[in-house]
Amino acid sequence: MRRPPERRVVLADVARLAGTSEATASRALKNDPRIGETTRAAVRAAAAKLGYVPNAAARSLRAKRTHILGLLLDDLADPVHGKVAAGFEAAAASQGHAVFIMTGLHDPDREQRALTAFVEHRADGIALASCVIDPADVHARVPAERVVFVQPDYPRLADGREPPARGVLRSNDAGGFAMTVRHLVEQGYRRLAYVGPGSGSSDALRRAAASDALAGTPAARMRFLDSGVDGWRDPSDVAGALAEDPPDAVVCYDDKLALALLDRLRSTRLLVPDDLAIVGFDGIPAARESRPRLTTVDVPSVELGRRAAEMLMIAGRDGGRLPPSEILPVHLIVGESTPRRTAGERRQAPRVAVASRRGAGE
Amino acid sequence: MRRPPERRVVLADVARLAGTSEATASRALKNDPRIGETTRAAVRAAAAKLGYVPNAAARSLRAKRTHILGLLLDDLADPVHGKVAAGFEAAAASQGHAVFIMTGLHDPDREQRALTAFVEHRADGIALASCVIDPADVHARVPAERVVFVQPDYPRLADGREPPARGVLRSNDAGGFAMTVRHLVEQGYRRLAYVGPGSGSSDALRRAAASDALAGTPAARMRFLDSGVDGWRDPSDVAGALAEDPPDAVVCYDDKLALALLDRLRSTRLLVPDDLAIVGFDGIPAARESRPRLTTVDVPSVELGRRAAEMLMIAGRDGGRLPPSEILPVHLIVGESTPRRTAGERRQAPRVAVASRRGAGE
DNA sequence: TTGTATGCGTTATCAA
DNA sequence: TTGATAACGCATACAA
Repeated sequence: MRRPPERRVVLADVARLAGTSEATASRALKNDPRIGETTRAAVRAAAAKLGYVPNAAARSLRAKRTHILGLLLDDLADPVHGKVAAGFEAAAASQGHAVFIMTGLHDPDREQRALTAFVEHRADGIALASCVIDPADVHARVPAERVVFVQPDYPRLADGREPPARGVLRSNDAGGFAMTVRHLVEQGYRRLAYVGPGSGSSDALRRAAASDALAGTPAARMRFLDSGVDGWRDPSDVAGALAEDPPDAVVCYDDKLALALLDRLRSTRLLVPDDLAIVGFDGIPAARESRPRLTTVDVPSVELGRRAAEMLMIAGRDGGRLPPSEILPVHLIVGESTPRRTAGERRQAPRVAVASRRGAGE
Repeated sequence: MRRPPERRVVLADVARLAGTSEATASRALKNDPRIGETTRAAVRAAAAKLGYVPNAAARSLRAKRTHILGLLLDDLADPVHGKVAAGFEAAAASQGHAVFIMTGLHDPDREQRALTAFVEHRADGIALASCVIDPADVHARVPAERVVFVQPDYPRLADGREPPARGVLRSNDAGGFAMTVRHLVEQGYRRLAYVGPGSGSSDALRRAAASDALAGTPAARMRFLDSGVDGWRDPSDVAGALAEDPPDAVVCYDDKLALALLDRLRSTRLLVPDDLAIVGFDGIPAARESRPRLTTVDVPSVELGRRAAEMLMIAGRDGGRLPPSEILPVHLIVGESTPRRTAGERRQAPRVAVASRRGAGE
């Protein structure tokens, strides 16, 4: 087994072995067209023989470009964020860029530290996905041309400003929620409920979108339930509230919550979808395997990541500028959890014996 | 909104404003004990006022330490790998290390390129999780003291060598599979089947472990079915094969496959768990929400990632050495998919009408 | 087509 | 306790 070289071999070593100057060796290795064919071959041979690996730090220091992209996201263990990361990494790697990934975990201080790390390493571009940090705080530390926000709920709805023309990448979450609500209405559901964490700008956006979509249907009503931020871990309370006064259909903040709720509802007298239709959001794989299959909205997470990296790399080229902000389309996936429903179809008597609100089915 | 400084602020600027030399400024900023209190305060004030952010490339170049850790894994979109990444990142960040993440996607060339990137950036340590690259190839390019393999199937079983005393981090997958098989036997199952991709060293290890665990139970039998590498996307063929000649229980390569199979089996006359028990592996969240809840093995993925980063950071301290290799324990999680079974309990007549082998339930 | 010389921003060595 | 100076490894302006 060949060992890695003890003392790191540097360009000077390559140049010496090839019998050229450092400058020539440097040029030869990056295929500068004005280097002779024989010289180039000699340099390449020397580099290969010595196992030369250029030092990125030195290169960056001199060239003022690092070919490093930073990605700050909320949680790598979350499948949706993981897909964003996967798309980002794939796009970056395909163009020879390295990727720093840090997680914010919903903690503004952590996000600030991540930003510091990116700036220290002089990342050519930075993407922030689902971050809680204020965009203004980011722009105070990083030139706007080097940052992309991957954030459907950008900016906070509260301040009413339009998002900037560049540097924002969104999926059409509002449109997606409107689609699910319209779908429910078309399928015959009228008494709807929205269940979400109850806080966070993303929840606010989804809640508003769902609500707005009902504006044209006077007969329809929507009420709102809070699951809490960690509600998807144990939505017993929500399941209980639903069981006490069941709507016709539930619109969930995301698939994670919808699937947990679906599971929890098995402990109540409510049968999905017969008594209660349910829709999720995100299109995670588990939604395709649940029973009943979940009606949901497919969000192009990989694509969001990929596009973010591409935007940053375009802006990173010299003279390059950040492309215009984009909104990527989402797609309704109709599953089995929202069947067509005609008035009065609802079961009058539960098929399943009443179960305790907690614990059954454990 | 404060703008980021136009010309990057460098140490010399800070020193000038603070009225000291660069050397003093440098020392003051890193809390060198021999710098006077007043000087230090002046330097810190100047740095803060100018918004100084040290240049990591310059620092690394000089200090010969980057505080960068590289993580090469198979696929960020996969929840198991995502958890490894999350643990790795959290541990690294907690000690001020930045993390490069690259994905190999089962492609040896890609893995080589990732390795190159890590070496170019002079990562202080490199973790390889579930990679297909030959460890010898890695050690030829990177000193062994800087690499950790996170790989339960290290080394390839075929060559029979013991894994090295340092630099390998494993979960006890073999033990986990033995646990599931023993559990099945204890629950009364005798005719078992293993379903796995049919290739890859990880599959070989799990298959062998499952098989070995049956050695002490002469009455029990195990047969082996191949789902193909992408079998979890559509395990129709496996489901069909199982329906034709059903075993009592199926041991799946992982949860992803088990859940997909569980879903597919709904289109057959086989009822889980009445006709067929099923166990998975990994302990992904969806396994806790499936119907029936999946019996599986919880693998400490986050912990694996965390520990890998810690090992590398320990080895990275000067004079530091890589801690001994470790095997992290796994835990059996008994769900509803493997109920106790007494001989002859099996249903004689299918409750559900025969469905076509494909397509039903779409 | 190639070589020489300089500087990127920081830290470490030595001297004061 | 502080300052001057020399690297670190590479890329480029300029000269040849």
